[in-house]
Amino acid sequence: MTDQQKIPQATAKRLPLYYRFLHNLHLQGKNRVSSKQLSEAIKVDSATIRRDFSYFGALGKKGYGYNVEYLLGFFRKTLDHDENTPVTLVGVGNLGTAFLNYNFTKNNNTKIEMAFDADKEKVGEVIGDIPVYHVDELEDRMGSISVAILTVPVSEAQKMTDRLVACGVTGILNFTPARISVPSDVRVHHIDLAIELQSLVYFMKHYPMDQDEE
Amino acid sequence: MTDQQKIPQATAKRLPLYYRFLHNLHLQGKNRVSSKQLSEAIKVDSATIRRDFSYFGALGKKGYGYNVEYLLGFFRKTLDHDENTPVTLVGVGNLGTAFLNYNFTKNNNTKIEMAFDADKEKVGEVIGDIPVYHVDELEDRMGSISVAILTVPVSEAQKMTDRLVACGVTGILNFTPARISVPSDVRVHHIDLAIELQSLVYFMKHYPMDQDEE
DNA sequence: CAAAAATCGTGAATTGTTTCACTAATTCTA
DNA sequence: TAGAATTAGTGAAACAATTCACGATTTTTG
Repeated sequence: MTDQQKIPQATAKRLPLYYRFLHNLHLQGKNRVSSKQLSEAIKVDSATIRRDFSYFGALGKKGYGYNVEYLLGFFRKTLDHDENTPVTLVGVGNLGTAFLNYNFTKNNNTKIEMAFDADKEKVGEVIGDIPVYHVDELEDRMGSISVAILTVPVSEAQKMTDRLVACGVTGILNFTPARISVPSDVRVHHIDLAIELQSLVYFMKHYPMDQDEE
Repeated sequence: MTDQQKIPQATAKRLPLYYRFLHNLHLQGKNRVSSKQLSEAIKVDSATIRRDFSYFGALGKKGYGYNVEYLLGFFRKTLDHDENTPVTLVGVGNLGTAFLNYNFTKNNNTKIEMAFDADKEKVGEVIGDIPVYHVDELEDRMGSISVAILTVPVSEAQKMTDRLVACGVTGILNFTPARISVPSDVRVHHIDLAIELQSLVYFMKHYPMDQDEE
């Protein structure tokens, strides 16, 4: 399942974006789109889009563009949008709650199945259809879920990570500022809100924009 | 203010990370650190760290490493950590609230000064020291704030963006899935939670890890 | 139906980033 | 204090991603 010929990582990161936009076009009843139109809508250079698509073969038609339905079907398979990947969420604070209320399943191939928190107040609640359990029950309830969203306080980050990994988790979306340590077969993506904000400010000051650069 | 000689963007994105880690070391009373130690802690190759630092000149000492206090002071200046950049937040849902509760000012050079929401229930509240105003007052209250965090529903994203830009905002941290349109001098950083999750899942399936790759 | 316009796919050039591998300097050890 | 160990800084190589620019093909227009 390690993929046909490896797609560049930069391309892989854009695939969900393409998928979502194509999905919207499809809902609007559009059945044709060009790399130029896509480019304007999602702000990615049109040559980059054509290059990205070309890794999967010749999906378009010269002089015409791409057929929305065909492309969408293609991506649905490529992104495994038929099966839903179950996800767990640990830490039902504001950020965690935001995730629970976000309707992921719709138009997504992931579904948050359950959430955990240490606060007795929150245990037993159902937020956006998702039950909140006490964190003590983690090991009993995780089953074979392999993806976790980590939205706990930074002081708990490494501890919870270790427990998740022990439960068989191999992918973690880490929203804590901690740079957590994991075995080499576990993938961690960091999203650090404070750093994103600082980074934006730094770029504004030092890289003033004047074209449509990213 | 356009910066001495431009630092690579990849480097610039790591600067806040370096800063935070150095800050922690300093609090712990450490006064010396090597690129190897930094590397292990923040999971960035040590050669990359040395290269990053070298853009700012020779900050370390061979056979010794870097002096924490000196380096920290240097970054404080480089990252303008003395002045606080004022920020506004629009959309006080769960995600917005998470930001308001996040103590940004501490150890950061940004401060959320005010928040706006359309919901009368929320107006008048003070969350984490930050007052919430009605979105109708946006134009009156923004003053000279040039950075905004956008955490509104996707349907409001472009509308609010236009209003923010009209108020003089030139940097937006966009958490909505909308790819908003802005004049070419406005910088937008997108953080799309659904896409981050999908992307993680895609990478897990197609790029199984076995070294300490990113 | 012929000419003009649109648009993909891609080789090659360009640009950006990371990593290797070594030198030179300093610190540490006994 | 001599030799071993450490470690920054960096030229060059390797790798990754983007963008240019053009041929080939199809669609559109008059």
